[in-house]
Amino acid sequence: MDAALLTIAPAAPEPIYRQIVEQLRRMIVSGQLKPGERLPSVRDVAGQHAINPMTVSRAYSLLEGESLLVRQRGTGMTVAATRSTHSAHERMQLLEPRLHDLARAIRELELSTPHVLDRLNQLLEDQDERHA
Amino acid sequence: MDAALLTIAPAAPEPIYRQIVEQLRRMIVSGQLKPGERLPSVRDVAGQHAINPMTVSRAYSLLEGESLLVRQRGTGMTVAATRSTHSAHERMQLLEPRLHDLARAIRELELSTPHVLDRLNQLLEDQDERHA
Amino acid sequence: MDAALLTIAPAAPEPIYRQIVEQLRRMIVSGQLKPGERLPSVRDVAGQHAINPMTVSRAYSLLEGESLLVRQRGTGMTVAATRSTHSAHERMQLLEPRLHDLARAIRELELSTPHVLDRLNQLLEDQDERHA
Amino acid sequence: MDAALLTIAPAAPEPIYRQIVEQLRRMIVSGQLKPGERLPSVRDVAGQHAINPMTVSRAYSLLEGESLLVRQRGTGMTVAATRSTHSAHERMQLLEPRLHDLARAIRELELSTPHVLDRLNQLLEDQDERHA
DNA sequence: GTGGTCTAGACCACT
DNA sequence: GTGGTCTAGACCACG
Repeated sequence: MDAALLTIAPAAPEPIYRQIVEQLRRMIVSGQLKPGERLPSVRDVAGQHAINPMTVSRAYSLLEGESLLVRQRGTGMTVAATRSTHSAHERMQLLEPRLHDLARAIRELELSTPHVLDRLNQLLEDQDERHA
Repeated sequence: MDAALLTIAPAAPEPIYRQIVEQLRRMIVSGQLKPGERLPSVRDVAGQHAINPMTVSRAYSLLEGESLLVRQRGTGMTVAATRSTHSAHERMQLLEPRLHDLARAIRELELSTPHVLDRLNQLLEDQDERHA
Repeated sequence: MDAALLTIAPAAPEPIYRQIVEQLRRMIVSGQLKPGERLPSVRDVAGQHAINPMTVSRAYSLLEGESLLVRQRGTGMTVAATRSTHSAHERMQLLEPRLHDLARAIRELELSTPHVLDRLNQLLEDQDERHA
Repeated sequence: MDAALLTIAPAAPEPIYRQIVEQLRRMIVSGQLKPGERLPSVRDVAGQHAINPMTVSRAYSLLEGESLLVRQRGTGMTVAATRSTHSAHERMQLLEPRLHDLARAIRELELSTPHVLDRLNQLLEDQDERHA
């Protein structure tokens, strides 16, 4: 069920190709997409989400440039074997800038620490239930 | 010491005018900037951060459009009196989209909940110390 | 005279965007394009060579991804300050794969070493005269 | 020992079928593969290098189209008798485009002529030793 | 079947 | 003015 692999928000401020890049990057470095695993074809993804194939292709190419995907000539893209799965520490690094910005926003809004932590915890539990 | 009022990162992905808008908005709705308080002039802000005055002006105009700032003839922009300070619940709403995106990213990265909450807590403490 | 900055061969097997990427990369790492120097605009390059602006933009974006160019918001692309100029040794590395392939081709063609070296030397002198 | 006849790099930018075409062409025009000599079967080559038989077949067909190979009914492909061995001058022509591109790249990288010629000379000596 | 390249043109975002 | 994004569609290259 590749149908649920990606979530695209066409109206979001973040460009579509980057939504794809970032979701795939996170799933690759966490090992949810395993080395050697084949990605859905450009045309499939484009068709499922009613977007232009070139937009998908652009995302794949960028990930190829990061050496997270490799092009298997004539047969599509697969997850790269080398250095694709990262340690928890490395994955945490990917989150650092967001956490810094968030901490700053929280203090500018004068919100209490437990209030925000509770809410975030709750959202994470919601996610876990949805995928359980 | 207006010098420290805003933090601008010209190379950040978020456009400069929006960095200004969002920082000011948060400080206004939380009451850190009080109704009637005068903002630094466009020229001052532009000079301090070496950015284009039009960029600052645009940010001020947007906040004026939200009725968070008012243009005082001859004396520059001041924080609006009406409805500028919000309840904790309203302020929390401003954070919701970020928290949703963050929760999603955390799960795609397969990071543990306590790990992330601890780190966020730590960043908030760092902020508090810096401003103490 | 930016007119002569790039040489595009639309009929070459190598895609246009990559011709641009590789020429610029070599000129940046060699210091012929200096840190901070502004590149001709996407529209200029596209107009001069009668190609689509998106093709040029794609090349610029790839170099931005390599951190060889930086986007100056609203004002165009400039050569990155950090690590743009490389040592002779590093530049030589960029040539190694080509030299290996070439050596292999020369031996498969059973050409004599001096014959080829002389010819290459001559072509380099021709280049030097053209730019003198 | 046909095993060493071809060197295939599946991940190289040059397509596999063209790697085969060019290596064989060079060995034919130089006389390393002699008129009448039988080539390994499509199936053999494909098996040895773990590539698609159609890819090998395509390469053989292209060389047949250049009249460098002939299809011998029932016995596979053999090197063509006519006009297969070329003069040194003709073989040099096959190298000209690469040498031009190389000269250009060398100058864009601002490398010194002797530096590059020495390195190329060294690579050629390495090749000679390997085949001695 | 796969992905890649390029175009023409629209529209947006930023300064 | 600058670059960015996306589309629709054509055509190519590869296996």
